[in-house]
Amino acid sequence: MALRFFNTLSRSVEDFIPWDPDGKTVGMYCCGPTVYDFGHIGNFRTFAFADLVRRYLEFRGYAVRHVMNITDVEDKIIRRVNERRVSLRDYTSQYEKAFLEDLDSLGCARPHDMPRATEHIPGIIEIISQLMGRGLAYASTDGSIYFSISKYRDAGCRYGQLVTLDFDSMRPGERVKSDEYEKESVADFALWKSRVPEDGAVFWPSPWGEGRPGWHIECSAMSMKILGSSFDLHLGGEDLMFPHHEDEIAQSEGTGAQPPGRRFVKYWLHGAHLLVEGKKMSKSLGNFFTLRDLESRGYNGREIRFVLLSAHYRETFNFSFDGLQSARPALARLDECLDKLSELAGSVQASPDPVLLKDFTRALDDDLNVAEARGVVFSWVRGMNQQLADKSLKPEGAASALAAWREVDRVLGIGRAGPAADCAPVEVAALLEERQAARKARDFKKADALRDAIKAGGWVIEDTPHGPKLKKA
RNA sequence: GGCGGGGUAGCCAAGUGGUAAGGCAGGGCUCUGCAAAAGCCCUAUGCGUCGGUUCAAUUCCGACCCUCGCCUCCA
Repeated sequence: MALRFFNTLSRSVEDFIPWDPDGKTVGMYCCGPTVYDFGHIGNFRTFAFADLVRRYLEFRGYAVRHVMNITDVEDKIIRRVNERRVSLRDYTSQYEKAFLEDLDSLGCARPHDMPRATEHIPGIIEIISQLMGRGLAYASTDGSIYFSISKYRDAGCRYGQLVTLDFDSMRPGERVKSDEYEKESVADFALWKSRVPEDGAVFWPSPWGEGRPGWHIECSAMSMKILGSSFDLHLGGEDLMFPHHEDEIAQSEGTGAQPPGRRFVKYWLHGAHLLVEGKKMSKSLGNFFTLRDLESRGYNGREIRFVLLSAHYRETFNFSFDGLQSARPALARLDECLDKLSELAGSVQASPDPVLLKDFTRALDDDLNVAEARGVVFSWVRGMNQQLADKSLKPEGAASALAAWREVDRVLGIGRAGPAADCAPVEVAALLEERQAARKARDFKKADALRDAIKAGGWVIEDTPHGPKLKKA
């Protein structure tokens, strides 16, 4: 079966066939963070989703170029820079750094390119010039440049590829910003915003005067610069479908840079939002969490990743503390099984068990059904445990299972990162030996007291047929 | 008002025109000096409500209820 993705352009699941004639290389762009603050758990659902797409494509043998932009100039950033009287770069770099740490903590592979908007101003200006040259953009009286949707449509292009739009029935309402009053039509959007006093030191020269880029243009400039004018995959949160991605298409295809018969992007994938305890995350509801908030509550990145990858990406996912709690025992069960398999396999090598890989691939080929894939993994764990329990598994079988697991975990990234469990300190190990001696002497009172002492020190004794093991409590 | 998702066990979440994956929680058991840990087993006659189509619907159709989101800040 072929790999299939739901493409927002067609609103249907399609076979994935990259542009590359050899079908090997894939260009993938995901809208990244605006670094005005720490990323929240909803942002990271999208980035974990992008990470899953990238890893799965690699698992399927594609050479992926994964690009994620860093938006480091934008209204909120400018406001805060001026409030705090720091430079733009000083302000954004701290959150950019935090973002990268958070990605690492979640076990997300770093994108191959993470371009910053402020470092692509020339490319942005170039695109705007092209659009001006083709008559698709116009200057307003204050020097801002807008994209004209009506001109774009007059040129035979389609605006409204990702969403069904009916401008007449839309409610422009309160959200129209004051700096967009100069537009010819409400649907038009800013490519270049002319400098205003509130911008402080944040502005760049351009053929149309000093100013800064509009919201959408950076993604067009950076994606086309790195991946070419036409590439395979573009990802983002569902809220970006309109207007952000729609405008990105208009700008990018408006340049006419794409080869004949090719669109700007072949497959658009959108990740659904998450709710927290059934509600939209908001500061006023007190259910707004950054990754760091959760970590300070004692949950680790691995557990959070596990939770973020528990539902299909196109379904709204209800993030709850109940769910987060359940990650730890579930992962412990997985670790336990893998430890036992490792122990049995010893140094034996074997080729990966094809059954696990086949079931796993079938699940993810189907528009990344990660919930199904996890079901496959845990069913496999049960099967392995049964064979371990009735001693029917041979070292070769264990080695084969582990080899398959390693393949699977290249995609899921939920396996324990470090080697086996932490090593207990010598004092604790000494107490354990003492306890063993007491047990041998059938002095159970002393043995139990030692067990309690060890437990107080943060370690749990697990008596097995091969002797006691120490685990961190 | 327009558009689009959802409603599956205590919680989270897959899935299917032929009778419900998986995880957590809960119960039982095995192991054990006793425990713990671990493992195994069990746990929805039911998939929002009401109609319809069908030999058969949770799955298709219609209506309704509830809920979430988008409609130019938003992952």
